[in-house]
Amino acid sequence: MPAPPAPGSTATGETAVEDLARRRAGRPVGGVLDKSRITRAALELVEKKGYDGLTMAALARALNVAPSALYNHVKSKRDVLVLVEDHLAALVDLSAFDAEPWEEAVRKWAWSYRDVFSRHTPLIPVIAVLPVTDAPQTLAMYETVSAGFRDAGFPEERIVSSIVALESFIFGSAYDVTAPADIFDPGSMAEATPSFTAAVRSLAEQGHERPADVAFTLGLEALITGLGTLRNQVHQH
Amino acid sequence: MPAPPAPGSTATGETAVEDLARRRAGRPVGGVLDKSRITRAALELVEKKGYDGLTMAALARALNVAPSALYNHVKSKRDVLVLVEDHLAALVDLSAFDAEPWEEAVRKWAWSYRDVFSRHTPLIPVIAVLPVTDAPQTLAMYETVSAGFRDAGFPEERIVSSIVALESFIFGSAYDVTAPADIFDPGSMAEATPSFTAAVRSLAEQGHERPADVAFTLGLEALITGLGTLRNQVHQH
DNA sequence: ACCTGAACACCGTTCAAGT
DNA sequence: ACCTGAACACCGTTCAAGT
Repeated sequence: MPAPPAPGSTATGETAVEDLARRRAGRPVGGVLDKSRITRAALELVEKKGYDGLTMAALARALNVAPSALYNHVKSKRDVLVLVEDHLAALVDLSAFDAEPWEEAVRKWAWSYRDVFSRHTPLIPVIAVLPVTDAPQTLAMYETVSAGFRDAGFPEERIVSSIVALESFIFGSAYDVTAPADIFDPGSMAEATPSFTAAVRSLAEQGHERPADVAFTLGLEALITGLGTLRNQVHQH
Repeated sequence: MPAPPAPGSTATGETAVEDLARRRAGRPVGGVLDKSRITRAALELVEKKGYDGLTMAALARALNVAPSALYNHVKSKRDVLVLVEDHLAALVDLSAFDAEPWEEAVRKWAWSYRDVFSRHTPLIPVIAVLPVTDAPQTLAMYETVSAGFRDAGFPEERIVSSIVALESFIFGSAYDVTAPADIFDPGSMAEATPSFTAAVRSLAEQGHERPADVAFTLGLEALITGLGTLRNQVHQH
């Protein structure tokens, strides 16, 4: 184990990020920035300050570089968001796909996927239209999930559409997790909306700690049951 | 019918919006701005220039006022988005809820809802967490849909969760409509992702004109069937 | 009450100059 | 190749002054 560097040292790449000394223009020897360091700093910034705090200026500051330096490694802020998204995709739990039945594997995948992105909803508009080529970990997730569907007896031509349907539900549900508790309070309009008001009251009386989880369970189980009927209708082996 | 005003006239409220003459500071007699005019101008701007073109400055320009004048009627840009959202909610097709069976009513509502907001995806993060009190037309939609679920025999305490589940799927699917056609092209990673690549090819070979519609049909029918089983399991009369 | 005009505190991005 | 520093063309929002 090497001795800790003296304060203000610039000798090692590891300490470059924390180095507070001003750097002159020109290419530094250590390699100050790369995509991995940008991703980690962006993620830390988001955890500390939220997505409003993720600005190119703040990101550069966290990495101790000028904002313009970032553009040697990403071509836009959207690229930074893609890096973060792909990092998060690797956190989604796929373990059940080679250990448990299809229903349970989809269930665990879907809950994990929703939970991860419910803390990162500003990424959803990005993921939803992101070509998989730009996100290798996300693509790796699709490979595992596709193989699980194929092995469960899904007809090949329905696999992508089934995954997309589940994913659409997951993205929408991730937003729902972040909704305020009183989102459905009809307020002064209660008398004008008797059916809705009664339904909202009736749900509230159930006293569920997390109403978003009730809706997610309802929809997810319906999708698992409904999509499950596609299995082995054409494809047999 | 009054004679048309002379060019540059500021005599009537009707011509105030189009009036290109400079207005001095102070309160104008006609009432230049209100929420309805702001909503209409915002919607026109979005249709012409997209959501990138919807800035407070551009909106003010379209209404021939200074940007700061808008803040006498809305307290933030988000308020403008809420006005637009609530206007669009009134366009969602609810007609089948008092004319057709529950399944068909939900089907028409869901397709219409998805179609409207697929052209306005930047509103989805706003709607998804928007208290219904702030959006009367959106609340009116929930009232009609809730009544439809109640009349179809849904247990009262499951109505809101069922609607939320459907809505989550609809929001996610609205994004999917806007995805690029080659979103799932694995590119140079094709060999590393054989199951996914085969599934993508197999879907492509089907030659569907709109793949997003295939996924939407699959998920929606699964949800309608699955949620439909909740009917008359508890509630009887 | 509700407008104008000026100002504020930011944004993301570009680019010449430097090593 | 990859950094700095300055500049650009915007943002949303606030507020004093005006009628």
